[in-house]
Amino acid sequence: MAKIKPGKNASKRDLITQKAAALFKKKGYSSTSMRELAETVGVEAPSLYNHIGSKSELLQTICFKVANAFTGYLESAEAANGSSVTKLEHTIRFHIHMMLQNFNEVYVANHEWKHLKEPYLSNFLIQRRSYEKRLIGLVENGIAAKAFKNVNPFVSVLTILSAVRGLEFWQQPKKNISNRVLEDDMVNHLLKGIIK
Amino acid sequence: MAKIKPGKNASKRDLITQKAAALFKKKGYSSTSMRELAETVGVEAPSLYNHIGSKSELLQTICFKVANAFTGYLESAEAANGSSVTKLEHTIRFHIHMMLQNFNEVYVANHEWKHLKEPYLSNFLIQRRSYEKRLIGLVENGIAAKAFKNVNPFVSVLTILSAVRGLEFWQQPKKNISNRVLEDDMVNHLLKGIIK
DNA sequence: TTCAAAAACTAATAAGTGTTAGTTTTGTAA
DNA sequence: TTACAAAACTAACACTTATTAGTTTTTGAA
Repeated sequence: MAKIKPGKNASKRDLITQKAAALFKKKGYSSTSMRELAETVGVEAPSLYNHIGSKSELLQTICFKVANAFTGYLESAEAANGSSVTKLEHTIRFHIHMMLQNFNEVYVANHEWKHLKEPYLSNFLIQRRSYEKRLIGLVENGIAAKAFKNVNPFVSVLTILSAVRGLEFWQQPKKNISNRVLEDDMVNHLLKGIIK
Repeated sequence: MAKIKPGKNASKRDLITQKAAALFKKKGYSSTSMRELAETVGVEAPSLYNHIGSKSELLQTICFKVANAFTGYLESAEAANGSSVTKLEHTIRFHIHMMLQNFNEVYVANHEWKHLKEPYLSNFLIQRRSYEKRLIGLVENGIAAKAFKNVNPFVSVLTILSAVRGLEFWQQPKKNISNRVLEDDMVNHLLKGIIK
């Protein structure tokens, strides 16, 4: 039987990926060396290759884990009952939760995707574009149902996604404002901008 | 007399800085090599050093040019006459203009500042923090004057700055929506979220 | 205790990095 | 045309990079 490995029961590969996300966020993908990553894992650099395929594979794993999480949630939200307003609000809240709970991974997916190699780079961008289009569709539905103002759906989605993404500036000082207040204030600010 | 140098009358140093901004944006600071930069300038790598001091000096120039532009505008906006609402709106519009007109530089300042060396890194962060605080002060004034809702000023400023920053996702496809519509829609969306 | 597989190690490689030294070419004022 | 400075060039250095090869250690079931 396997002993208690790293931390809990996560595989060493998962541990390496997690440490990589933290380093990629802190220093950027290109400025993070495998030797440095190995050191935080507590091992020599070549030993990493007993568990992973390559440095760029680590980036792929991180980016697509995040992308799939968002895509998966949106699919379930679309299929659920409820108004466009509700669906949009839930999706915004999901974005905020992801930012707060998977900070490193989401940050890396947002900032370091450009270092993905083909065909992963193209796939990632296609998936992201498709996600944005479906979100725009949600806003268009809300406008058609006269729940939203007659705004430009593209601009609205851009504004919302960007504002939520900005939570990355947040976590660093850990201000004395609760996540709950933060989330509600932000959802309010963003929805008030488009709801009739 | 000097012949017609690069493009207009810009110094070669400025040309190099401009090309560097484009490359830093496209590939990231660390992944951009001096040989690559030299090639886009049309010269061998060591020749660059007749005009610049170092690679990191290029990043410093770009980042502080942007930071100083924002700081300078905010100072003049604070000194001007007008309500907090007007000042905030003008500042948002200035951000949008900067994004649309100095795309590469602003992008680099937003994304690659972490590769600045000390003491420039600290100075940059201090300057940015100070900027945010003054913007928060603007919102607090608006709340005190009962022009704004009783929102959390920190969250509001974060939301606004992030939303405007998101314009970086915009320019790439050059959608068939005019900059004017974009600007007005975004200003509207953001101000409606906090104005009483 | 035995033994095989997993995973660590050391050593090395080929490629790429920013930058300097030293030299040649270019441009322009006298 | 001469002469000097600006700016280009080639060659090279000292370092770092991700990764592979080959070997030794560790692990855990039999």
